[in-house]
Amino acid sequence: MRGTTTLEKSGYHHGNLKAALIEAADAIIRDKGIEGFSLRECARQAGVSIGAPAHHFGSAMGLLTEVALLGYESLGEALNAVGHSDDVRSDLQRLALAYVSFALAHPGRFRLMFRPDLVNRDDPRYAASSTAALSGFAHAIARRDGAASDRMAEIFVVWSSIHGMANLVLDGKAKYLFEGATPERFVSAVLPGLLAQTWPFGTSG
Amino acid sequence: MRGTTTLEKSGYHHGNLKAALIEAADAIIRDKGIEGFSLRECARQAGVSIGAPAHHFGSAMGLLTEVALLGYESLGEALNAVGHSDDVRSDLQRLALAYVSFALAHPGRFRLMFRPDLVNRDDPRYAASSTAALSGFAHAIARRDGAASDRMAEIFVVWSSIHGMANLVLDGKAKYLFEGATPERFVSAVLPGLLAQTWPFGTSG
DNA sequence: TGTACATCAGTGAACGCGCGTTCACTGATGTAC
DNA sequence: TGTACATCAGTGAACGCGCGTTCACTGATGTAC
Repeated sequence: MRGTTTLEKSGYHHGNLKAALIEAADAIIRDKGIEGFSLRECARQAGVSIGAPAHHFGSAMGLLTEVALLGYESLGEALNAVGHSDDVRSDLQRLALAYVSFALAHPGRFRLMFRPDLVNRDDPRYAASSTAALSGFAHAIARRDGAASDRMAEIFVVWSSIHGMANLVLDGKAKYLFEGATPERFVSAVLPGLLAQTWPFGTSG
Repeated sequence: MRGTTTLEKSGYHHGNLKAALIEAADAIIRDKGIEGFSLRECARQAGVSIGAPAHHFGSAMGLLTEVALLGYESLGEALNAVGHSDDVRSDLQRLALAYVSFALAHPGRFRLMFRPDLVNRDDPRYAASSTAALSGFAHAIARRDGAASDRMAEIFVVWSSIHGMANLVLDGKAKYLFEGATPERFVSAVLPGLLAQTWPFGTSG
């Protein structure tokens, strides 16, 4: 009864351990990176014994898979929140800003989402949630005037440019180009102007 | 005297252990990924005792730093080999192809180059070699007609789109868009046409 | 309302593993004279 | 050309660490009657 949230344990039985462990894993990879993740550390943060997680996830990969699904869902929400207007180019720019903002705000989730070696790819929810997350983005590209005949190629190149920006900033490579740009400053001060100036490219020529 | 190459040890003293350990580490991260790397495994592959690497590199990070430097040097060579013509757009497309080809041919090196947490960033050679590797690429962008007023922004966005393509293919995300495209098929059959069609964007508009 | 019992959820100790690093050592090499 | 000695390079055993997973157990919960 005392204390924080649903994470509180009420005695011998936790009551909500599965959700608490997912939340702990999410926090760990946010704060210490994927390298800092371990089942034991999750158990410690949730305040349970080291054997408890196995009852809910079977293995470490099972828990990481849940975090990756959480990541795709939250990215999908962030992209859906952008909505769309009559100006497709503006819509795409706002989608790009949302995508990069998500990556820099949730670096652990974002990196895990692109580490298929760490999750259970046979889980049918995995392909489903990653596809769903990017569907609004793909639709925005499809709505563009003058779309290339090879729509897949255009989706890929536009997605790549957004994805590359996120990765270069996350991995500290943008600082060579934008002096002293922290992730926060990059998203708030550098990226909007950059997108308005140069992005996305036209394919009609 | 018998056997392979310079890696052969001639008795108690190896003769060329430092180079042999770098080569072993490079092979390990190529075959098993960065997760498969350990000092002990490198020592095993080089045929020396587990304590030997410490004499040459001090720590695991020291050895990984050498591999990252090797990676930047080889990427720089691949990009310099492209050369340049009168057609800047064509030059950029060939640079992009070389960049992605490098990433898919040397996935271990490429990933390590963008994992600054694993290397000694205080080593002055690190910033120098990564900057040098991309200088030819930056020059090609600078030579473009109609370059944007903010040259840094343009370098960043063009680089991002190449870098994003490489990462999406490496991480298995391109298969959603290009059915059955292995890395080899992607580079040989998909990417050249894709670049000619849609890349890079113009900034004059 | 109460009791017996099945099921569930978490415990805690133990297992074996591979790891980075240390260190006294020893074999090989090179140099001074 | 030969000898003494310093330096270098690699050995191998040991250290302590954190990890994933297993398993017999026990405390709590829920259900049937």
